[in-house]
Amino acid sequence: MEKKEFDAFISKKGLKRTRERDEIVSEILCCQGHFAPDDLFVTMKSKGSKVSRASIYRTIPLLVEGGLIAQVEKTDKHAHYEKVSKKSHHDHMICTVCGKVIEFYSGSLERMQERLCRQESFRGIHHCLEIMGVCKDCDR
Amino acid sequence: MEKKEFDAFISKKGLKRTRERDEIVSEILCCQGHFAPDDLFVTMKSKGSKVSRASIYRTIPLLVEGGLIAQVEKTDKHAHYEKVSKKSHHDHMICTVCGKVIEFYSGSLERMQERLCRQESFRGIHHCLEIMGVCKDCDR
DNA sequence: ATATAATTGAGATAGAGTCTCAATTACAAT
DNA sequence: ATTGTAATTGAGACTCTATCTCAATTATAT
Repeated sequence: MEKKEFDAFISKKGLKRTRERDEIVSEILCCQGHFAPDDLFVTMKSKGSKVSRASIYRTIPLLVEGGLIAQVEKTDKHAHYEKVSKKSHHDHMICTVCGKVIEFYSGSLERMQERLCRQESFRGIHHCLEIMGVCKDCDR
Repeated sequence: MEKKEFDAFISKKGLKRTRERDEIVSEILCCQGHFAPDDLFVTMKSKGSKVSRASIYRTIPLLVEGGLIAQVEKTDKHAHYEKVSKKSHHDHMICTVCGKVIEFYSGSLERMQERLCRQESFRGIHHCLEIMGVCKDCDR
C-alpha cells in the first residue's frame, strides 16, 4: 500500500487531503512496524510534528478502513496496530498474566491455512492469529 | 469446566477460596455468555451481591489462566470475555466484501498450534484466528 | 486457638480514548 | 482569484475502563 492509494481512498470517500493526514501516513509507511496510537503521537511530536493526539485517533479508523494498517493484539490496556504487509507477517502468543507478546512465524501453519481456504473456496488475504495463554516466566 | 475444577486450580496455586470468588464463578457459569467486566459488576450488584469492582477485575485474570473464560473481541474500548467451551471452538474466515463469516475447524491446525506453543515454552489456553479475504460469491 | 499470608472494599489514581467548539483549511463553484 | 461551505484541526475538558493503596478482614495450616 502506497501513499497515493490512500489519497485515492480519501477522495473517493469525499474527505480532504490534509497535511496532518499526510504526515501520519508517511510516518507509518516509513518508520513504524508495530505501534500504539499514543506512541505514534509521542514519536511524531519528538520529530517536530505539530499533529495533535485527536487527529491521530481520528485518522486511525481511516487507515484501517483503507487497508493500510490492521489492528493486532487484544491487550486489556490499549489497541495496537501494524502495517499490513505480506513480508513481515507473523502471529502472536500473548501472555495474559504479564502481557508479553511473542511473535512467531510458521510456514507450515501458513500453508495449512491456505489449504483450508481452498477447501472453502475462500481467497484469504490477511489473517490474525492470537494465542492467549501463559508464558514460561509466569507459569509455575 | 466446572466450579470444582476452578477450586482445584485455586488451591494448586496456593490461593484461597473465598465467597467473592465463588460468587463470580457461579455468576459466569450459570448466566453469562459474553460479557464485559463492568457489566458483570453491575449485574451482580443488581442481584444483591456485595462483590466489589476491584475483586471482579482481580478475579478475571485467574479465570483466564484457569481456562474458565477467554478474552474475545478486539475493541478499542474495553475487554470482553466469554466462557471457554471445547465443543464449540472454531475459527473464522471473514469476507471483507459482503461480511459473511465462515466458521471452520481443523484438528491438524489445532495440533500444529500446540506444537508451536511447546517450542516457545508457552502454555496456550485459547486462541483466535481470523482470516480476512474474499468469499467465492464475491470473488470473480 | 494462633499465626500468617492472601483477600477484600472504598476510594484515589492512572491512563487510553473521545468530545467540544472556535478557528482554520481544502476544495468546488463561481 | 474570490467566495462559500463543509470538513478538519488543536487544546484541553471529559468519560470511562482498569489499577493501585492500605487498613480491616478472612481462609488455611499448624
